[in-house]
Amino acid sequence: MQRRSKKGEGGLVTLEDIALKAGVSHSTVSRALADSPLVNPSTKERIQNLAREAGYQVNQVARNLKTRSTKTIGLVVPEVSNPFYPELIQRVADHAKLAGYSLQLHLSAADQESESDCIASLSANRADGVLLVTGERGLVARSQVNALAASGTPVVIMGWVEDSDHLELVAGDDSAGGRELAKHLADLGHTRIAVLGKAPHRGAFDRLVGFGDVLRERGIPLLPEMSIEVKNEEDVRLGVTRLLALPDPPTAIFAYQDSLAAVVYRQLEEAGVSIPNEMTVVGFDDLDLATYLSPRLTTVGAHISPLASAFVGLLVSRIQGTHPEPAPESIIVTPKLIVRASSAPPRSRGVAFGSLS
Amino acid sequence: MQRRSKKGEGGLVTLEDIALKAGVSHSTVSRALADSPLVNPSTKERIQNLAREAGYQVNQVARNLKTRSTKTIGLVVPEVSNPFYPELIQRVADHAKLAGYSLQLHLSAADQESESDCIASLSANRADGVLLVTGERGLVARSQVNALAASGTPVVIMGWVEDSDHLELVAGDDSAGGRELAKHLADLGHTRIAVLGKAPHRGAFDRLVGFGDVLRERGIPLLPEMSIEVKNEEDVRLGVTRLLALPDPPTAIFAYQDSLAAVVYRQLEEAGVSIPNEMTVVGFDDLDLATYLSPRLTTVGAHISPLASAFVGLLVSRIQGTHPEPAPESIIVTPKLIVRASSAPPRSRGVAFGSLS
DNA sequence: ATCTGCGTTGCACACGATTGCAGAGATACT
DNA sequence: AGTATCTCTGCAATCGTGTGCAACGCAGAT
Repeated sequence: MQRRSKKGEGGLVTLEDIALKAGVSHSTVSRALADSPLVNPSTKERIQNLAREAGYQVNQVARNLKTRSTKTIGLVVPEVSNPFYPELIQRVADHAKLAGYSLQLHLSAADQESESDCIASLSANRADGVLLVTGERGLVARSQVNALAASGTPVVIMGWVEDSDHLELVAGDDSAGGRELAKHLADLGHTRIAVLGKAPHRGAFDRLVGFGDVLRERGIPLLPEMSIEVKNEEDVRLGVTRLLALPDPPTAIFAYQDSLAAVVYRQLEEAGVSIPNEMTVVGFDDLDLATYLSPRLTTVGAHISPLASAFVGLLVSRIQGTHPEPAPESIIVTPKLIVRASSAPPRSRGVAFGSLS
Repeated sequence: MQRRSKKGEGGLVTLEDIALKAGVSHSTVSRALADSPLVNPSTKERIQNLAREAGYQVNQVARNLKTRSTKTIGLVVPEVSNPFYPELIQRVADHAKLAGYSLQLHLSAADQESESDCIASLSANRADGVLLVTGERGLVARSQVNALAASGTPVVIMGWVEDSDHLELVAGDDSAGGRELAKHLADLGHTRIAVLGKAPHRGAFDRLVGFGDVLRERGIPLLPEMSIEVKNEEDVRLGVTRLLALPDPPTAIFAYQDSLAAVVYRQLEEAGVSIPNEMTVVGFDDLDLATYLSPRLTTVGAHISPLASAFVGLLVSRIQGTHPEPAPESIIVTPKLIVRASSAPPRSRGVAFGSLS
């Protein structure tokens, strides 16, 4: 059993191994496994059988070197603790697989250098293309992205960027989403509305702009003491407490992200304020999380699947595209308002309707 | 500017390109960039500078082929919609990076073939090792795993498997976790306890065994009508409704997973049953989700970071290990009980304490 | 002046797959 | 029988790096 001893040698089976067994050259084996019409049908089948029973697995590393393509796309994501990203990863993975590409995931985390590191690694590994989702600070590694694109590897960005010139971009229309929410709250009759979120970077800025525009149109003020900027959960705690302590507290809170709304929920509950009877809360993103919360969260968001589809689709078209430098394309997806159970008309001040005081 | 024109050719900069600029052979460039003591310090520096300003990025594909190692480990995970997995991915990525490995993520999803496909792909890409997290059906692609391990690629499994023989394994002690929860509920005074979960595959089986053992010790019955098997969210809805409709309804519900507990919460809320006053709910896993729920969920779980550390550590030691076939090692982590706000003593039946009826 | 040794560099092969090109048979046609 | 054509197979180069081995120049020792 010489074959046995060869197998145990540690290295995996190569074309040459099968060629020896079949008594042909490795070229013929290569062609046979590629189902080339150049090889005799009978020998082709014989070789394919031999390969199967020898457990042959093509060495992608060697193939990639020769073909100068890895059929791999890199996906750079800031983190995965915000449930938006896992949902996105799932969808991107599905669409990529469908297009014949496999995924190389990198987490750019919080630290500054990391985003550049991810791109460097993907460049070194010769990914055919790169999908980059920006975090709260926008596109940190802009120069690396430009360098990568200049060397012929397409890059598509998702999320907020400071300046979208010369970039392929997929993003939600944050401003329109903000407008939808403001309309909803105004229609319900709210006039004292608070906003709460991380520093106005990222889409958060546009969300607030759209939100504020509608309020202004309707003559509803957005008071400074009703605008809370937070950095972490503790800040949310303090902010909500401060809002409730105001002489004229708000009747509705708009949290820039669903995940922040969840923290607001917790804090309101501890303070004994019921949602939506005593306080309306709305979020932004429409994560799965929004339906786990009780009451289920009214929010605004785009379906992730079409977003991911556009994301991958744009990249793949750039990878396969023959045109060397097409005009950069931007795809803007308009999110939809999803009314659930966390929003209701404000309680009339000083008068208690309903059975509970 | 001949260099410019070369750069624009599409292909990236190679060792040979820099060799030409420096007037040396590619071997010398290779050694210089590897900081080998074999090259003259002055030329070494000159070459390094040239490489930097030319934007040289080593071609990992070629290097991998030559060195027969990719410094890459594959991570196979069933899905990412259950928040347990993203948390795990994050930690595994961190630990892998620390050990000098980059990650190749594959989602084995629900379908049967996929787990095998993932392994095949990782094998083809010559990952140095594979981490596989099992789903609800345990280790589906056992034969492929064995084949991969036999060919010299270490594989470490995490999660429940039907038969752990000959496998490197990292798992939580589900049975111990179940015991902890049962003790907690018994200590609180509960005697009518329901259990709810997916079909008793996976660790769920062991969780229930440990849970049941303690109940038996304490003389608490586990009635058939109190045992709900669910497949999806709709089943949870029906199950909870059925429990509440019993002539003698339970005072506590044990959901096998935190994510199921979240659905139970929703259903109880809709039925107007308050937690924990009228019903105690406990989960299993200790996800971040558990603290988002209101009231915050009492559960049991292991910290994911040490789990991930053991996972990666075991694999890396196997990759670097010289010993060809060491005895398979199993690492079992004991989870801890985390008491939060969803568990309380049962209300005395028929008598209303407190201010609310 | 020759030898030994050290420091430095280049030659050439290997990794495993793909593929253009040439050549060997077999067949058909004149 | 000779030639053209077609089918099939092997040779060899190539992708970009890493590295053993030989060779080179130069210094010091004999």
